Formats: sequence, C-alpha cells, structure tokens
Amino acid sequence: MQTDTKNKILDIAADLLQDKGFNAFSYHHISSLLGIKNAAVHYHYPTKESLGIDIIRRARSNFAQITQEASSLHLYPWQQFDIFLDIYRKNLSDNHKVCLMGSLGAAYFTLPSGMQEEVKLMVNEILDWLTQLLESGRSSNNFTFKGDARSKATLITTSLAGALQMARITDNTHFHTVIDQVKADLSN
Amino acid sequence: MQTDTKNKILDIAADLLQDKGFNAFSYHHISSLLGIKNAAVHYHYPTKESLGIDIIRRARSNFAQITQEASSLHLYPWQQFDIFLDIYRKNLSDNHKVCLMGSLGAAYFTLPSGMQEEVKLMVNEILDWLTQLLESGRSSNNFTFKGDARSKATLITTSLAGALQMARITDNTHFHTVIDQVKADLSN
DNA sequence: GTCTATAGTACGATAGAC
DNA sequence: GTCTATCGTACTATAGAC
Repeated sequence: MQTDTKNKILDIAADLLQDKGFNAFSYHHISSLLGIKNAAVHYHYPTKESLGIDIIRRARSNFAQITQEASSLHLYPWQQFDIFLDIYRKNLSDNHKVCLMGSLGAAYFTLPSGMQEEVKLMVNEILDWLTQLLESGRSSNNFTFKGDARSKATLITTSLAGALQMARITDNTHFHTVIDQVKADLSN
Repeated sequence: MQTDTKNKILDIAADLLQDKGFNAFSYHHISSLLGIKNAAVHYHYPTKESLGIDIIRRARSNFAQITQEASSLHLYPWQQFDIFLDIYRKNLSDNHKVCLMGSLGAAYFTLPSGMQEEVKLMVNEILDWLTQLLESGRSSNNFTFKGDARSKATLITTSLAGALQMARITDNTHFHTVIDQVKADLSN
C-alpha cells in the first residue's frame, strides 16, 4: 500500500496533466496544492518521468478494474459501453479535463521514453477491450455496424478524445453531440 | 507583404507547435533553426502570444483560401471533402504533426487569452464550412447520413483530430482506418 | 533588422539537517 | 518524510550597440 502523500501527489498530478498538459505543470504546483515543499515531492517521485509513468500505470490499473468488474457482473453490451463512456463524461464534468490519450498524444514527442512506452500499452489495452466488446455485442445483435470491430473501436476512441478537446474550445454540447452520434451509429 | 524572416519564423513556429505543443518550444528553438539569435525573433514577435495568434490567423486564412478556391472551381462534394481530408493527411505525413485544434485544445487552459479567442474563431469556421458542405452534399444525394449536418461535422472533425494523436502513439494504420470509416459512414 | 548582454523568473533535481 | 538551501539550466523578454 502506498503512503497517503504519495497517493495525493498522484491525484493532483493526474489532474494537472489532464488540465494543462505534461509540459505545463511543475513539482511546485503539486507541492503548493498539498501544502508541502518541492523537495518532498521529489522524495516520492525522484524524476518527472517516474511520476508520469505512475500516473499512466494507475490509469491502466483503474481501467482494468472497471472493465473486469463490468465483465464479472455480466452486464449487457450497452451497459458496458455506457460505463466506458462514463470515463469521458467524468473528464468533461471535472473542469473540462481531456483524456490521457489526448493529453499525452499531443505532447508525445516531448515525453521521456519510459512514458511513451506506457502510453502505448494503455492505448492498446483500451482498443483491445473495446474491440472485443463491439465484436461480442454485434454477435448478440446488440450493436450494428459495418467493417471490423477494431476499426470501429479506433473511430470511437479518437472521436471521444477529440470531443473533449473541442468541448474546451467551443462548448459542452459538441461533446454530447459526439456521444449521441457514436451511440446512434452503433444502434439501428 | 511580410518580410522573409517573419514568414520563416511563422513556418518554423507552426511546425513546432504542431510537433511539441505550445509549452514545449521556445524562441531559442526558432532562432537556432533559422541561424539567427533569440532577440531577432522578438523583434518580429514581441511576445509568444503575438506569435501564437499569428500562427492561428494564418491557418484560418489558408483554410479560407482553400475552401473558397474549391468552391469557385465548382468541385463535387466528394472532391471538396477530399481536399479537407488532405489537410490531415499532410499533417500525418509531415512527421506526425497533430492538427491545430488538437494541439491547442490539449493546452487550452495554459494559452494566453488572445490565443484562446483565435482558436474559437478557427474551430467555428471549420465547423461552419464542413456543415454547409455536408448539408448541400446530402441535398444533392452525394452524401448519406442521419441527423443534422453540424453534428456530423463535429463527429468528423473530432475523429480526425484524435486520429492524428493516436497515430503517433500506435501507428499510421489507425489514422487511415479512421479516414476509411468516416468516408464509409458518408457513403451508402 | 540583427547583434551582445543581461534581467528576472521558473524549472528539475540534489545535498544535508531535522 | 519533510525541511532549507542551492546548483545548473532554460525560458520570456528587454536595453542598447551596430
């Protein structure tokens, strides 16, 4: 079990990452929000890369937990899909955070290599899970779409990532528009 | 007419913005690529905000020119749409640049207010143009889709923005997958 | 229009006391 | 585990010579 401070650092850093991006938050931002000093954060995460890696690892772990739980509860395909959409809805309602893929994708070529590897793992896990859900949901006649499931999973994931970014610039209706369109394109 | 150096600054800065993001490039990066000094760039663009604003303004101007030309040539809806897609294809082939909306959306809350306003104008112009193309293309039975055209325009724009980001993390096939899916969803 | 030089700030990171 | 203090670096921006 991690220490309380270490968990709080991770919470704040993840928020900052999805709010301002990896190159626009600092150890000082984190420490001042926690009421401690710069150096205390470095005690828990010596480098910014180690902190970034842990943010992504925790997100991967959370995603695995959510999806495994949905699976063990034998939820219907549409219910599982809605749980997936909730991740993005929550980002929007939490001060217009973008998703991790969007934040890290936009800054990808500035990221330390260890973080780049971790992002790859995360994106592939999301695509794998969604592809399988779409495939089995089509087999059971819950979803309707053409082409292979992985292509559809890619389209959905990229739409949602872009929708969170557009919602910042314009307004929330554009995000909900994308959600509605994505759902409509799976129905029929 | 702008000076040669000022145009080169704009070229390099736009590349850096779409490569690394607004918070990960500096006056020094630009000046060293041009073989001049830091201060010379400040002569042309006193602040980073003024530089950022001009990057977006030029992109808006380029977009207006491209679309007006396509319109004056009386191109078919699919041809016009393909010209639109070319903008994204070119970003991908140019060292995996992301689009301006993606780069600036991810960093939106760190941007100077003047840039935020400029991004809003840009995104609305893109949505306006694409909405009108989709609407008229549907009227002429070239495009097929349900719902209102602006929703479809939003979905397409966000998909493409996200696709460029995902292509960095995974591979180019994911980008072309999105292009194919978007086109298929307009055909039928 | 470009240069040298520098002010002023912020950053990531480390050493060593407590 | 947190602190003070500091090193070395990078950044935006400006002053003034050429």
